[in-house]
Amino acid sequence: MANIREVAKHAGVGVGTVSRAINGSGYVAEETKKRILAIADELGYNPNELVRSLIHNRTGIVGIVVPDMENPFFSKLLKYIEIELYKNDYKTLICNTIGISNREQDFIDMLKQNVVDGIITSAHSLENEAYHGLNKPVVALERNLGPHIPRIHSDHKKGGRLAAKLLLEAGCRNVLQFGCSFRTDTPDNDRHTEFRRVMEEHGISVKTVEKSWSMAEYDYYRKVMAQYIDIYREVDGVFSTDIGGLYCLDMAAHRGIQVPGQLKIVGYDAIDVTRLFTPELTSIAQDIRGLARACVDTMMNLLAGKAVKMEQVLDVSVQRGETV
Amino acid sequence: MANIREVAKHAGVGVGTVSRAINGSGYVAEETKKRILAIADELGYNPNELVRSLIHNRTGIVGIVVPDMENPFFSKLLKYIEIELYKNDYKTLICNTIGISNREQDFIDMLKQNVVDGIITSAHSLENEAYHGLNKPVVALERNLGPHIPRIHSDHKKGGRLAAKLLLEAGCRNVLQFGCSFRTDTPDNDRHTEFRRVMEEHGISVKTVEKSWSMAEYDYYRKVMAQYIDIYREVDGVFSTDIGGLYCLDMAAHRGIQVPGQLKIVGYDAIDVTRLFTPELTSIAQDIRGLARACVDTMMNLLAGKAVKMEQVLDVSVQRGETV
DNA sequence: TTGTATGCGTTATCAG
DNA sequence: CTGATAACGCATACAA
Repeated sequence: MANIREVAKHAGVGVGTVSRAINGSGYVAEETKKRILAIADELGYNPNELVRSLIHNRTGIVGIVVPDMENPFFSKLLKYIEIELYKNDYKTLICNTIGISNREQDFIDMLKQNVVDGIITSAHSLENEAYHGLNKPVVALERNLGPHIPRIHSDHKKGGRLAAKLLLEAGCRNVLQFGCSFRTDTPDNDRHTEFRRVMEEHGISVKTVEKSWSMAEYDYYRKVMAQYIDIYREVDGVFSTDIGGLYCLDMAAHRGIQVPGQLKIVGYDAIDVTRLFTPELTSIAQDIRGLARACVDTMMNLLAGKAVKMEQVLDVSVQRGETV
Repeated sequence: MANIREVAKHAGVGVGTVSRAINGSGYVAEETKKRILAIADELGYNPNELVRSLIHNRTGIVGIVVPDMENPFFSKLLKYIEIELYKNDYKTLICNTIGISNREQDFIDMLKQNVVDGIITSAHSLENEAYHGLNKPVVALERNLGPHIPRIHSDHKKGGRLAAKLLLEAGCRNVLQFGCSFRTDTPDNDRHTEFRRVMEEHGISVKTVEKSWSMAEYDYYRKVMAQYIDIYREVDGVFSTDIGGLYCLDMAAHRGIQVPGQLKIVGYDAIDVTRLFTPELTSIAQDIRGLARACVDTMMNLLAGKAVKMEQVLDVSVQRGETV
């Protein structure tokens, strides 16, 4: 690997001239420039980006922390964040926190050690304190990291309200809702409190169950879903993540329960595959591209030292399906 | 941000001593070590990893290139590659090539410029020549980059054979297969040639259609699928990617075509969600975790300068479903 | 056991 | 327009 000094030697000039020729910065005679570029090409010279990063104190890498990128919601989010970062000339370093305890702390350390210029995080494995004092760009996605860190999330309160409205108008009297990790105080839990509030306001009883949904542990969750439906026999409406909703749909199909006739289902996230089911799953859609864009825009502003909004709330909408 | 010099000054020692104390390398009195560590902590000192990377010529980052990480197959692959890399103390930089022409070249450049230590690539956007001469670790996943670059892929020939066998034994006489991008010479296309070979060996006619399947462009693909089934009315068996198979299942449901009674479907990849459909999709499963492990193991060996197998073929298997 | 000097590959500054 | 040289922050060999 040839370095700048060798190019300079071969071209019979100083390293400074080579640097300017390569970067197109500062003065350099057209003649010499051409010669330098030719020699650099001939020698297969490639500037060491590591050094540039060191000098400019910027690697051009942003770290993204997600709980599980296999989850369709996060894989889509990741995709669009990567695209947006690329548009801004930044690269994307990823981190899956699920199952491994201090991955998130590792990423924070990388921020301190100048490996990444900033972090966008949507994981919940660490206490907020880990982010304190850290005077570097951090964006919280669907998470609250304290007053000094900008947060971006969907309007889950509206999401819960929309779901409640759908089931109310469909005439449900006994509903069951599945939620994930109520312990952590995250924006997306708002949908469940709001859902319950609206339902109870109309005199409808709501059973709430905490359950995480993964597609992979198929047999386990299938059994779990069947059990809940056995326990709450009178249930005529379900509100859950899409995956939970799909498990529910599956269970109904196997038991001959009519959907939406006897049982109505509203999912959350409106992941693409929900539209391939028959009946199509009715679901509350988040604006994933909008979230990605907001995260990256905010990160860019932080990196540029500009002021940013401390909270951005994105709209949600109903994906009309056939399960309500 | 305090640097090593400041720590040295505050501790009243030389920078070398601080370095040894922090890294636990070389001699340093227990007494001074304790003092240095305390002061480093107090000053919030963090070694600049960029400099270490520069000195050791190793960033500890591996780049992964995939066509579309929103595709469940790739999102799962990405997840397990990230986990395996983490176990080996490496970080994961990602790159989505779909829709953007020179993303892949960008990554190759990053390899030349010492941003990443190696690349695992499963994209098909560039000619093999781009990887020639490049004397750095590259692993080709489901792709052939020439004789000097190790390649890892599933046994797609067996995959095609298994699919053919399923449809043959189910009594299909007119089958349709959907494939992706036959232009590029990639291992996964073997399944279609082998499928056709086996079917024709048994006197069954095979229609082959080239179509890329994405979940997102729902309405478009739904229409396309309906058109093909209209054109090939006599079709009683379909072999496709899972997504294509699910579109087909959806179409059948809407037209009242019995599956597997009138139409049999075999998918490919056995993505998790296929099990949530009723009927469950019969599909050929790849060993995604095995692929991830093989890629990372091979990458680690390349990075360590060890010899590696130039070709690794992983087994595939039938995921029994209800569509055949 | 410790401190100093040199090098890693660039960019930026400043005389020339 | 060009070339030396100081930084960037750390690790390491070597001298003390």
